[in-house]
Amino acid sequence: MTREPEPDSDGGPRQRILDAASAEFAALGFAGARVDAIADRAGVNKAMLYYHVGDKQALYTAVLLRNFDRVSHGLQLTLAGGGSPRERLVQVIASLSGMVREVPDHPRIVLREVASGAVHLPDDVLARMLEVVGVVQGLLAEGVAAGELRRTEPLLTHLAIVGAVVFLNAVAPLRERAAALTPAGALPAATTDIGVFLADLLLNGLAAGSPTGEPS
Amino acid sequence: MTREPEPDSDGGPRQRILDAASAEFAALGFAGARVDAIADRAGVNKAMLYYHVGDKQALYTAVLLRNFDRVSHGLQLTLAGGGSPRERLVQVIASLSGMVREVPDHPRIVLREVASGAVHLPDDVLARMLEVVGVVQGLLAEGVAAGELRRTEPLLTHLAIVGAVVFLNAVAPLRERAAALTPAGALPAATTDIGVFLADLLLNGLAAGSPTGEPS
DNA sequence: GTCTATATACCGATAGAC
DNA sequence: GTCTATCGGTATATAGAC
Repeated sequence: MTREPEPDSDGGPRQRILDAASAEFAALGFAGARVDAIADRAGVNKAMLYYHVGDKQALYTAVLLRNFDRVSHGLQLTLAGGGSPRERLVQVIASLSGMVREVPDHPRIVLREVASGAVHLPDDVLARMLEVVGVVQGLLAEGVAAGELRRTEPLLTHLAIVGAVVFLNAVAPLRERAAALTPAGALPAATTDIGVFLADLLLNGLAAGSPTGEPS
Repeated sequence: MTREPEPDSDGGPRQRILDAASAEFAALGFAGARVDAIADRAGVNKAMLYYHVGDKQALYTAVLLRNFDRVSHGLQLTLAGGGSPRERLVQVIASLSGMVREVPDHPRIVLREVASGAVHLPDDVLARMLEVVGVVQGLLAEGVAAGELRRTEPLLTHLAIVGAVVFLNAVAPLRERAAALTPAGALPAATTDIGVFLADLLLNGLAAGSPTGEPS
């Protein structure tokens, strides 16, 4: 497309463009995003945007790849940590939620991508995402072999984890609007950390009498 | 907006328009949907579409409301059924997944709505959705009182359930594309019913030694 | 109620000067 | 590398005849 010398690391114009595009795509989706608005947000001319990144699709792909890499990198670090498979799974869920929260555009873009059937997701980017699926499934299998985890359908399990993490983090801003529409107190505070909550829910389930029991 | 005499029940032009709009909005989102394409799909003239339903926003709201009511209606029936709170919760999760599957546009539109911060969701529609939240939270509280369910943060629990159901059903078509990109066998079949799988996962968790044990 | 034709505006992308 | 001006295409919405 254009040139790829920059490793997407400095604070140059390309980075500012990608930052602006990420926010715009997350808020409005691919069709709703306006190239003019992205250029304005980034403080560059529209022609410069095309020069540095390429057309709208190239812009979108670059954003998706950069956001995913940020989340993925943090996840790899967590997976490399020690502990039993079960402890590592808890860590993965909790820190995945944290990573997604640090890149708040990512869950929103992923949600739209799923909704559209990933029509704007190039094959090579999808393939890269599937590598992570494999790694998590390895962890799951390890836990089953160690007798720490129940044997479940691995792909559905992985998708349920990702879906819950992405959805819960993306829906967070909406909870405030919902609170304003609800009689006071009907929707409780929900101050719990999403990652910690989800790790507990997915590991121990809702049924009473779980193996670990509740913390408090 | 226009007239509201029809109860959205017959197979008249308004119904055909809403069907076409639902598919279009699910596939392309609000910004990506084309009014011309919706009119073509419905087999009516564009001017007729504006005459019968109203502008794009009215069209979107009508679709969202109709799809939600279909899912909600099935959910109410399930909730009215007998059984212990825990059994009813299992039923709710499983049949919610079934309902969502019967109205496949709905989870996709919901995902986009969450991603956008619900900018196209009118307050009254949101309020109607929150009623369901209250009902499910009542069931959760009942289960806790009966000692069948662990005490968890109710809103986050409800959102995790909805998120997992919606995400897993919406991502189903994408699994086929993923399978094509993966070395054969790496991504197993996943023939399990999504609703049954999720009910089991959310109730019993991933940790081994759960109270009920695995079926097989 | 139905349809054609069109107003009006906007958006993605590029040409071309500097 | 940077910017202005603009082309060509397309979108929503409506006017107005029948």
